[in-house]
Formats: sequence, C-alpha cells, structure tokens
Amino acid sequence: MTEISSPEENTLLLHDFLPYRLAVLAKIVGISLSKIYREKFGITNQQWRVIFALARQANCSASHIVHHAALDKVQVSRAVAGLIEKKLLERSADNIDRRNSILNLTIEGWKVYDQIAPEAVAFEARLKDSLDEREAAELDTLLSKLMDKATKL
Amino acid sequence: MTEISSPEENTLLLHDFLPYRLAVLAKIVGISLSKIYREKFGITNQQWRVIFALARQANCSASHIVHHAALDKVQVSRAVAGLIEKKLLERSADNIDRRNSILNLTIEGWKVYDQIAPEAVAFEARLKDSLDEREAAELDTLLSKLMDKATKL
DNA sequence: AAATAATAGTTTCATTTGTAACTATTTACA
DNA sequence: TGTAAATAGTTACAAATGAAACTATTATTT
Repeated sequence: MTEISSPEENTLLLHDFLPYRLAVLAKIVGISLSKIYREKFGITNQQWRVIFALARQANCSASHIVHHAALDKVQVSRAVAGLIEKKLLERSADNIDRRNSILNLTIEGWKVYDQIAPEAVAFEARLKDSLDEREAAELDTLLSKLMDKATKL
Repeated sequence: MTEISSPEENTLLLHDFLPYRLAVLAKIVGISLSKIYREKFGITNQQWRVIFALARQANCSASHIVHHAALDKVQVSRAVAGLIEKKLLERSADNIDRRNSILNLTIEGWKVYDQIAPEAVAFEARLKDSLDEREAAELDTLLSKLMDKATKL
C-alpha cells in the first residue's frame, strides 16, 4: 500500500468533509438510540417518531405527522399500520373530512411513550455530556443554521 | 385536532431532540449532495466514498476502505464490484497475502474523481456559507466531541 | 351539476440494505 | 505438522425503503 497523496495536495479528506461527518455521526447516534426502543419494545425508528408526534399532538391526521416528523406519507402509513397492529395507536374517522384519519395513542401507547421518553431524554443528555452550556447553545445555533441552508441548497 | 400538551409539560419536542435533528440534517444534506454524483455519473453514495478513499490512498485493500469510509465490508464489496463494472476501478492480486485485493482507480476513475471533488468542495462551502470562521471552527470541535461520545455510548 | 383537479392515504413492485452464512487464505498454537 | 481460530472478501436471503400507481374523498372549475 503506497501513500500517493501528500497533505500539500488538495485532495479531499473524507473524514473532514462535513456531509460525511454528519452522515456518520447521525448514523451512529441513530443506531445507539434505536436500540432503546427496538430491543425493549420492538418499535421501529419511524414508529417511534409517530408515537412522539402523537404524544405532542393528539387527534391529528397522518399528514400532520408527515409535516412534523420528517417522514413521507408512505412511511407514516406503514408506521401507523404497525402501531395499530401492536394496539399502541387507534384510528377513527373524521366525519367532517372523511379523507382524514384521526390518530391517537391508546392507553398502551401512552405507557410505551412514558417509558421511552425518559430514556430518550437521558440518551440525549449522555450524548451532550461533554458539552458545557455555552457549547450546547452553540450547537443548537449551528444546527439551525445548517438546516436552514441545507433546505435551500 | 386538539392540543393537549402545553409547553409547561415535560413532553419531548421531537424537533428539538438532538438525535432527530442530526438524522434530518444528515438526510437532507446527503440527498442534496448525492444528486451531484448520482445524476451526473450514476454513482451511489457508497461508490462515491470508495472513490474518495482510493483517491486519498491508492493500492489499498477493501478492508482499508472499510476502516476509512465508514462502510461495512458488504457495502465495500458491492461498491467495488459496481465500480469495476463501470471501469472506474481495478482490482489486482496481493501475492504476499492472497486474501487481500489491491484496489486502484483507473484513469477513468480519476477523471470522475477530478470532476466530482471540486463540486463536493463547493457544495460543502455553500453549506457552511452562513457560518463565519469562528462558527466553522466551533462546529468542527462540537462534531468531534459528539462523535467521540457517540462511539462510547 | 358534471368534469377536473387536488388531497389523504394505501398498496404494489423494484431496489437497497442488513444479517448471516459461506469460501479462501493466513495465523496461532498444541 | 495438523488443527483451530482469525481475517478478507463474496454470496444469499430476508427485511426495509422509495417511487409510482392506485382508491377514496373533497374542492374547484366551467
């Protein structure tokens, strides 16, 4: 194996490349987090997002979740179907606009939420553990700026 | 649709939750970036990473790429097979240890790299556009700290 | 009112991905 | 030396994902 590039050269370093760093970080974080809800509750990442969206906003439609959980309508449809089968969520009809479904967590669904939520918060806290208050605030700002930019690229 | 949670309540806000923010940001950035190499060169994300790893380090084995491109060996194997078929990469035998393959970009492979690399750099620059120098440095630090922590969770 | 477009959500099918099992080769060690 | 363990890489199969077509209902246009 021969090193052919020198630091002087303008070769792109993958591990310094921001999109790569974001992808790797997000993936590792996502995998670690998903263990919490997958192993203990058999819940997928998308189902988890639907549960959290519904915990925040009850009686809402699938398309409301689409806009608040960064999932597309197919993903929401599948996640909802899975959660209904697990009896964590129930669907009722909207008689005002019968295209809509009205979604709500069941008692069981709330129990699951009440167990996962604190663990998710604790997980986030561990992740941010090495950041002081200023850094945490800075991180928020930077992620917001990047998100803003990324949606306009 | 009824708002049942109030800000006073300790409900987890999905859009403030760091793992969620990282996942959404990484996904949007990844999709935007992938258009550059997918639409113009028909290259997948994994193939792109293999090309960049090989541009940095010639004559290396697949497992070297595994460790430097955050891909698992199956992903590398498939990406390499695809790149060989496209004639962007060639594989030769390592007579010292015949388990290893020795991988190198072809002339065509280098041409593709030479076209994608500047676009990738420009993309990253656009993404960081709204950050000043201090913020960009801070971002580096924060991502490193988070990455460090995430690998130890 | 009838035809057309738009919206909500589901289903289908092809592609991608992840896990595990597999082959081939080399290393460790009894 | 011979046997077991480790390493490099591929293949096969199952599960997850994405894009497009589809059903049902409501809104808009003429």
